[in-house]
Amino acid sequence: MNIGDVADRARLPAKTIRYYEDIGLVTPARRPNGYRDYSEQDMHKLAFLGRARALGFSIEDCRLLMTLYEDRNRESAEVKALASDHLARIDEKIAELRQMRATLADLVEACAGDHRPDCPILADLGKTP
Amino acid sequence: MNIGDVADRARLPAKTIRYYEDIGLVTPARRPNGYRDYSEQDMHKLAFLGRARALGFSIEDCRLLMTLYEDRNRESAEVKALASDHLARIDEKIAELRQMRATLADLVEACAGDHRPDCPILADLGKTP
DNA sequence: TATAAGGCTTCCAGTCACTGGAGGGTCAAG
DNA sequence: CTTGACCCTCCAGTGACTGGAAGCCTTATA
Repeated sequence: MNIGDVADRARLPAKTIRYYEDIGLVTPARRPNGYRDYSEQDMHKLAFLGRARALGFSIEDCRLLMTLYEDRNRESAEVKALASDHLARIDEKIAELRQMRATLADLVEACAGDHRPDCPILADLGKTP
Repeated sequence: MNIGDVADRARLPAKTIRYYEDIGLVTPARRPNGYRDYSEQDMHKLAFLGRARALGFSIEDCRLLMTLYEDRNRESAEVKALASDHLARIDEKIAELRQMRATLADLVEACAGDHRPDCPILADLGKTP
């Protein structure tokens, strides 16, 4: 398969797939003309990566997850630990964003949003602590 | 004031404050010895920046917000629009993270996390679509 | 068979908002 | 006069791509 085909099937940009090769995640064979030639297994790896990335795992986490995926002697505890850590980080991120959102929503609410210059948003940002 | 003093008061790393100068956000005076010399107004700007960044505004948004802050003829509508857009982006981000979180939490829940290799997390990531 | 469109290649640079570190000058206290 | 805490500049790296230039290769059509 050419890169365009796997890009369509894995729903990843070709640029990204080349990048994954650069960093050693998926290394396809090459045709005599220099074109990348992806096997079904390569395709499968890319799909795996796409899904792990969509769950927010970092590239390094993905690399580790792929290793575990291919290791028949893995312990599910290791995978679960990785995923739980990631889950905790997502929760932190959500909490942080919700805090931002709450503050910002209050400010937006309080702002008239008309032609006058008075603005509680700027007033808050500029207040001396 | 030296950079260390404003760093403490604005709760921003000195490195970050120098970076803000690089990109033209806050340009302090210089002493004869080359040290930066921050005025109260510089300090105020840095505090403004710190708060805007803490609300998740991008640097370019911050630049615009500072301009508006200093413009006595601004219209609060412009500020409100900027903040509302940002609020919408935060909401999108939260929704995205909650979706991730939900999926991941289900997988973590389903995983025994013991010495055995069977793992629903990896099974899900590796499933053919 | 010529050509044009589209796909493929590499390589370089840019994104965002810092952050780390090397290498060196300055200042206040003891 | 030395020590240690500041301060300076400049360069490079982070994460995960993304855009673009310059140039092959393939395929379809005239």
